Amino acid sequence: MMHRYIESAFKQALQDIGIASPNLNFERPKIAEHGHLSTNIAMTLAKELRKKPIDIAQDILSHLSVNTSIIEKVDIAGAGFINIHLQPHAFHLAMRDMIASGAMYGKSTIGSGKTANIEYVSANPTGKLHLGHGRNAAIGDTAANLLEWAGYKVTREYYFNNAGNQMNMLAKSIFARYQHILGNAEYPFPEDGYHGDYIIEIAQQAFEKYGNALSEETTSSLETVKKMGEEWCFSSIMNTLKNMNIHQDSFFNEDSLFTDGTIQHLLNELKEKNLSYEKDGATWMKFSEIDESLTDRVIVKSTGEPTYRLPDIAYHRTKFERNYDLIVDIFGADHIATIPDVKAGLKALGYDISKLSVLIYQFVTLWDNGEQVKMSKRSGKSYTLDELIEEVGADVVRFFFLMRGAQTQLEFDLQIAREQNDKNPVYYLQYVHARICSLLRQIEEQQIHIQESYDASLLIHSSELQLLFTLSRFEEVTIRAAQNLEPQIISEYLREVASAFHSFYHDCRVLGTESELMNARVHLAMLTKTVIHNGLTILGISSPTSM
RNA sequence: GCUCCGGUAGCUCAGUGGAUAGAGCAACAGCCUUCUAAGCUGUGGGUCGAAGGUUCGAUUCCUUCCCGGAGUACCA
Repeated sequence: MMHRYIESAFKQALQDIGIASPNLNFERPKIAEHGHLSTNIAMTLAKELRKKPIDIAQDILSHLSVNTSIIEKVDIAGAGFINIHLQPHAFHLAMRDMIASGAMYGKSTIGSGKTANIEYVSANPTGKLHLGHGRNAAIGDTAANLLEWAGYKVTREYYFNNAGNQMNMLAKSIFARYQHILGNAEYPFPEDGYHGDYIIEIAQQAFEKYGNALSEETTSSLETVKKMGEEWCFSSIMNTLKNMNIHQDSFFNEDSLFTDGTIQHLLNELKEKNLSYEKDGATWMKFSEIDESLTDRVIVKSTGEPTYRLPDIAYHRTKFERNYDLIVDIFGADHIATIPDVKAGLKALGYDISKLSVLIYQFVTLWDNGEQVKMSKRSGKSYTLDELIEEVGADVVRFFFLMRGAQTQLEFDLQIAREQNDKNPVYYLQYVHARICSLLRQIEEQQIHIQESYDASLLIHSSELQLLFTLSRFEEVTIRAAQNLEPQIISEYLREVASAFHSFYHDCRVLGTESELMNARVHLAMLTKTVIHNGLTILGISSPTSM
């Protein structure tokens, strides 16, 4: 937001010294003495111009005509940095622009007119969601929010498979528990079956609904319990997602790819294009020919069943056929191996795979009282996402999943998450919102009249200027977060906003000061409220009006 | 073995090829007759896993190695 006041001046100066299309970037110096903005343009031009960076910087400055009401001074430092010190007036202008954006402040247009499909969660209906799904859901939903804020029209998609081996195992597991309920204690539980208590619950429901009518092990009775299992699991999953403030708008059933002939069509096409071959009774895909770092893989087993790669390619193909400008997958680290194969397949079919962006997140480990909480799917002892939300609340769960980069392993510390105090970082952000709401309530109670117009030039305290400066970065932060699909950029930024606000609120009284100054400070507080609220909304976290 | 992701303060983690590497927590010292102290201010704390290389400049890019994790099926 600050750039716009100075960018054109620099471009003009560069043009004057013969640089037509410079790669001009402004950074935020870490040290206050280095100004508010800085550029390394002189250093990047050094090679091209074959001159010393400091001389180039000097050249630029001598051609730079600065608006002294906005720029206090420009100086050269270090190896050739050009540091720009802004006048308070620049912040006041920025404040006007930010407030003019209203509730929309932070939205951008980089994705305007474009569509995006983002697939996340995509858990099969074989059980409850666990912590890994939680991280997937939080990242996916927030990435979708980021794209919407950047102007994209976003489809939130959930891909699931209600056929195949895993579902058969679910059916067998329920059926075994059902047999046990019927008193047939010797009925063997499948070796790789699902051990969770929910299986017993579903079996109990089957017993209540059908009595002993399913006692004979037939395809039909297995189908019946499978259907019950699917419905039970989906209902549980949807409920958990709802608790996390997540709604998806497209549910894609893998099985439909088989029933509507998409898979067969793809197989025929791969054969025609000479991308597949038969060996040992199976159908193989020539991945090694598309990309020599890959190896050929079976796509249809000798039993006639496809492997997961085939529907994965077919499914992603539908996303390309649905003409999205951007396609995003959120995958756990355990799925990492399939991505190169899917990409290679799509590339060979002629699609532009640069549209496909795959976000990989690493695993979550749960800690409590300094000890790791072991999660085992086999024993069914895994800590479910529901239990976590129940224990610490959806806001804390979402924030904890988002406050770290996706590519790092996440340590979820239950002890900290449980604490309703300053140790819990999410409250630090929410407290800003609650404090401002409280301030506004008091203004109303005391019947203080706040004017719509305000004199921003009264805001000259260093805490006020620091807060304005931080707020002015919001739009560029949402853009960077959307471009990189990194929610954690938002959570880091909001912590900076919170810190700047709390300092301001500590240093500068609002109520009881001279009325023009109070008026300006109230507008600054309201602007902060907008930024915090918008940021928390992107993260899918509530903005409490009191705490 | 091979592929991918990590390794930064006591702990958990930020860090866009830039300047003196940051934050939170923990530790220590202060700040409430006034807008929520779930807050503010200050102090201490570093071989950025190791070694080479590229660069005017490397925590960041490249190579090799070490440690932790994940994946390497006619499982998904």
